This record gives sequence, structure tokens and C-alpha cells, in this order.
Amino acid sequence: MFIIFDYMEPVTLKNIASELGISVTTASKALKNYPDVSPKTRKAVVDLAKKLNYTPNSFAVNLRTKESKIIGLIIPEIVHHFFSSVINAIIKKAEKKGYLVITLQSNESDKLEEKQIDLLLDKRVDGILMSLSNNRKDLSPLKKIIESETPLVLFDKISKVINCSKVIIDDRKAAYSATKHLINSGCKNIAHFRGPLNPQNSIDRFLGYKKAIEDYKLTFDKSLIYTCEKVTYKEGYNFAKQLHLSNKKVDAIFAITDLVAIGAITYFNEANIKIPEQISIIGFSNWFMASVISPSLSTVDQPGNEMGKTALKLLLKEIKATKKGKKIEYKTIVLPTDVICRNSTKK
Amino acid sequence: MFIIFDYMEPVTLKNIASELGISVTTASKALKNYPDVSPKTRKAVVDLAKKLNYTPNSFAVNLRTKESKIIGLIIPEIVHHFFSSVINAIIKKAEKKGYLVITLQSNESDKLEEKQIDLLLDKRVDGILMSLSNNRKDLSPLKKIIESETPLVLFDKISKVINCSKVIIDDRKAAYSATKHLINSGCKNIAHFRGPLNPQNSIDRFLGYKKAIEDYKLTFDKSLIYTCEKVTYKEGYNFAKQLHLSNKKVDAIFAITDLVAIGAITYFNEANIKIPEQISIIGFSNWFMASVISPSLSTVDQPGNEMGKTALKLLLKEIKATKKGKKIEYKTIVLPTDVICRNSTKK
DNA sequence: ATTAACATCGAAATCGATTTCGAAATAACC
DNA sequence: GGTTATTTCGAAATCGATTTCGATGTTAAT
Repeated sequence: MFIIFDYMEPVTLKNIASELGISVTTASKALKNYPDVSPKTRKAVVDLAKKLNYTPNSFAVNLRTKESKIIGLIIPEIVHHFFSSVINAIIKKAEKKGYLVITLQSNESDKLEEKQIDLLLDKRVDGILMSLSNNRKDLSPLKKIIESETPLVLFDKISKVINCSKVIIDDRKAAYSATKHLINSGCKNIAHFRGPLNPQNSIDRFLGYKKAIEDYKLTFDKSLIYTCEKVTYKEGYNFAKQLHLSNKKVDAIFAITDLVAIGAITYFNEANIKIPEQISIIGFSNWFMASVISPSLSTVDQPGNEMGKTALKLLLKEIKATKKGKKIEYKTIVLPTDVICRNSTKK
Repeated sequence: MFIIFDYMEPVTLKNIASELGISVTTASKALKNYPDVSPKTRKAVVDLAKKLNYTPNSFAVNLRTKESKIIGLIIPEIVHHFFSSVINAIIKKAEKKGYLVITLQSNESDKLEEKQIDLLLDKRVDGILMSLSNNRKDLSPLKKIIESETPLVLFDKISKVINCSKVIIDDRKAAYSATKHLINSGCKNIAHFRGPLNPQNSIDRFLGYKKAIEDYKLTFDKSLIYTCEKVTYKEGYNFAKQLHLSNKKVDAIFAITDLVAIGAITYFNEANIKIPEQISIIGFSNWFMASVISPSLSTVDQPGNEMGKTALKLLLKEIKATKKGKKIEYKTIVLPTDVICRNSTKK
């Protein structure tokens, strides 16, 4: 039975040292394996430290070493399969490497995003990982990170202009493959439910779609492009309805996201329109539900785990380099994507 | 155009003070609105601080104030709708209150969970929020948190034995309501796809189910209980198949989770068994896909956002109390749940 | 015995901000 | 004028760990 005192002495080096009648210096050295400590003294210190459950005060260590061993992560949305799998990968790997992760959600607000950057810099995190909000136009907050000499790695939703490491997929190529898959299965009039006009990956997916249409001698029809503002299930549903009621001759849809695609599928199921016989649908992301919905959704696999892992790997490398005062070489890593054929498209 | 020197002087109070020819003390006081600073000096300090973009070194502040302004959060799984919405709520509200959140994922491993507790205590977070892993039996790591005088609030997956604040739903009552809903719609032979044997909420949901069966004079049949080990889509699918092939007389299923329920739905859809005509299904959680699957899934709404918010509120209150040396009153808050009727059950 | 080499230790500075306490200077009062 | 308030400032201690550098004492070498 332990008696807990109202005021318990904190376990510090000072305490350990005075308990053993030695100096703080020696106690510190004993625990850090300095050579100039006698075996006897070292053992005494190590034993007492273990007995008292000593752990170095991280505040003091941070101040001394100028490292926080914390990484900042800013993403637009947490409740989102792709991002939560990225977070997952980052947190796990970071922990293994001795870093903890502070996660923030910009909620697609650029103002909030800027505040969060400041918060992380004030906390003096060792590095920052970011996937940009759709609304980001002013890049000065990002430059501020770089000027503060805090390593920065952008992933997925990046800015090409910013000079730092990046991890992305080739959205244009992936969208091209998805569209090609539709064309190869015999579709000729392919609509595109695209994302908002600003974000680079939304633009790229549109361009990939368009290129495929043109490469395969189909005619690009502007009226078959529907622009999602919030990229929601509801929008997918509504655009599918609009498309259907418009009586346009369309035999396939490439949706910016699985969520949007599933919205469309739901509408067509309700309207008794057969997928893929009457209309083929392909999504983007390959989140869990794509394999579960009926019919199961063909899609482009977007490797969230891989992206998180590589982004963190790059960041840690830069943190190490910065610490040594070495120059950093910025890399842009493009991860491969695969088209996954399921039952919402013809073979 | 700025010239960036190889070695930039960090902006510290010391620098500001020496620049203005005053002491560090006065500079500090000027910025913290101490009364014993002349207006002229104060203005000079404030202006220079702004000009140089001074922010106090958080490492030093932490060391001095013994606060990190960081909260630790440990959950079993991130890629999980319920938990990601909890995280979401916590992070957002914490930020508003001036706290950042370090998130860790125990991955349902008790060993990992213990390491993570140590990590957070070593980092000297101001408080810890936890949802326990299924495998937790040894409660000493939790007691360690409490003994370290770090405020702790458990939510969702809790331990009743631990003396701290808790935020939960009444799983038993919620499961009772769900089962009652099935009974009221005319079902008489109700199977239960339950969760693992250890976790309290899995036990409680089972007990709620059983109580409803007994209260309404149906016979409890042990052979209609299927125990998920990992609570996955696949298990739901497989148990549905087993159930079907066993030729047991069953007209309804109460599944521990929407995910499991959706697994079952998928199987029955494939097997051409009509829902809810031939079999009714009700899930638990109300994650997004429940409204999207076909047929849409009746379920129990588990208020993730609300839970995150209240857990954080309790924690912040305890942090404040601890700081003032006040005694903490532990509360257990039970959040209400609703049965949501959709198309997988009869009216 | 004397010097050199080595082993073992600790005082003190440092990281940067905060706060206590007292000193100095000025203003206000009788 | 002398005393007391008031204003304004800064030296120094503190938070806890780390690291440099110098001081001992001990042993080995000549």
C-alpha cells in the first residue's frame, strides 16, 4: 500500500542526485552513458531512476535540444476514408520513429488553415505535413513555414508553385486510365461529374478525362460536364437525376469521387436503370464502400496508406537533414494508381 | 527583398530587450501587460515584437508553466466512421479552447495502448481522452495516468471500475430499443450478431437484446447468437451465410455494428433473399453508408460528435480544476440514442 | 620520486520565459 | 525640507536537462 502525499516531490535529476549525494551533472551523464562515470555510480543512478520511475522532463529536453519530436498534420477533412487512412499511416509510422502527431482539420477553410499553420509553428513542431484546402490561393502562409526552416511536405492536394517536397498521384493519368477503361468497354458518350474549379487534382482529373475522350476520337461535349461544389453524395445523386431527366444520350459516367459515384448509383437503382447495361459508372479513390455497394463500383485506387507513409518518410529525412544543417533536396514522388474493375462497368 | 542570412538570430525576449537597451524582465512585462511598465517602454516593446514577428518560445513557456496545452487522445481505430467523427469533434473544440491534440491509435492492442499512455505521460500532456481497446484487462496503466495527476476521461469503450469521468451511451438500453423495434414490426425469431466477449459495450448490447427478447415473451435461443471477433464486414457476410444455410427459422437480425449489418445485407442481396420481407436487419452506429446501402439500413444512432464534445468539455474542466488544486468530481454522462427506421426493417 | 596519463567528478553556463523582490527615481504630501 | 507614495525598472532565481571545461585524485611510466 502506497501513501500518496498531497505534495509529491517530482522525480527530477536534481532529486536523484541529492538522494545519492552526487551532482546533477553526474546523474545526467550516468543515464546518458557518458564514459566519465564510474560503474558503481552509474549503477546507483540507473537503479534509483528505475525505482523512482524517472522520465526526463520533456519540456526541459525540448528547450535544450530545440526539438519537440512532434509533427503537425493539416488536412481538409478527417471524416473521409481517404484522409483517415492517410492519418492512420502517418500516425503509426511516426510513432515507430519516435514522433507524435498533432492533427488539425482545415475544414476547407483557408483562413482556418492559416491559423493552424501559425499554431503549429508556435508549438515549434519539427515538421509539417499538409494537404491543402480547396480555397487556398494565397501561398504566403506556406512560404512562412519554409522561411521558419520547418520542413514541409505537401501531399495529395498540393501547390505546384511552392518549393518543397510533395507526394502525389498522377491525377491526370489516373483519370485518363479510368476514362479509357470506360471507352474500352464500349462506352461512347461519357459524362464527367467533376470537382470544383480550383483544386489542382480536380482540374487534372478533368483534363485526363478530356484527353482520353479526344485521343480515342470521341467528341468532347461540354454539356456532359457537371461540376460538384462540395463533392458530396447528394450532388452525385442530383446530377444523375438531372442527367437522366435531360434525356441526353449518355452511356457512362466518370465521377470525381466514389462518394459522388455512389450517389449516382443510388439514383439509377431507384430509377430502375441498369448498371452497367444502360449506364456504366466509375469512381475514384477506392474507399471501402465501393466494394460493398450494389453493384460494386469500379474505381481508381488511390493509395492513402502509401501516401501517408511516403510523405512522412520524406519529412523525417528533411528533419534529419535540417538538424545537421545540410541542404535539403526537394523531391516530388508520384505514386502509381490502378483501375479496379468491378460490376459497375462492363468487361 | 529580404536577405536571409545563414544564421538568423532567433527572435527572443533577450534580443528584443538588448535591441531596445532594456532588461529581459521589462520586455516580458511589457508584453504581458504588467502595470509597472511605462507606456512609452511598453509601446516600444510591443512595436518591435510585432515588427520582428515575435512569438514566445513554447518550450520555455511549457517548462515554466508546466503546461503543454496539448491533449492526448487514444482510440482503437481511426478509419472508422464513429471514431473519426469523435476525433473530428474533439480536435475542433480543443483548438477553439487553445489546445492541440495528439492522436494515437491502439489498433485494439493492449500492449500498444500501454506504450502510448507512457508516451503521452512522458510528453506531459495536460489531459488524456481514451476509448479502450477490446483486450484491456489490466487496468494498472489507467491507474498510472490517474496517479500522475493527469486528468483522464474515458468515452464509449470504458471500464466501469476505473475512477474517472466517463461519457457513454446506454448500450443496453439502445440495444433493447433496437430489438424492441424488430419485435414491434412483427419479428419473432431474432438472431444477434454480437461483438467480442470482453468489451463492455459488446456485452451490454447483448444483454439489451436478451432482455427485450425475454420481456416480450420470445424464447432466447443461444444458437442464434453469432460472435464476431473482429467486427468486420466479412464476418457479417459470413454469419449471414451460415445462418441462411443452417435453415434456422429466423426473421430478423440485430447486428452489433452497421458494418456487420451491411455485410449481412450484401449476402442476402446476393442470395436473393428479400429484406425486410424475408428477413429484417437492424444495425448500430448510424454511419453514413447506412443511409446509402440498398435497402437503407435501420440502425441506432450513436452520437459521435456529441460524445467527442462532451468528453472534451469534461476534460477541460478537470484540467482547470487540477491546475487550481481543486478536487475533481467525477461524472458519468450518458448520451441519448435514437432508433432510426429505414428500409431494412418493416414498419 | 617525479611526471604523465587517466579516471572520476562537479561548477557553471545554457536553452527562453516568467516572477519575485528590491532598488532607484520621481512625485506627492505634511 | 523631509518623509512617504508611487512609478519604473532590473538582478537574480526558477523551471529541468544538457554539456563544456576545469578540478581533483589515482595509477602508470620514467
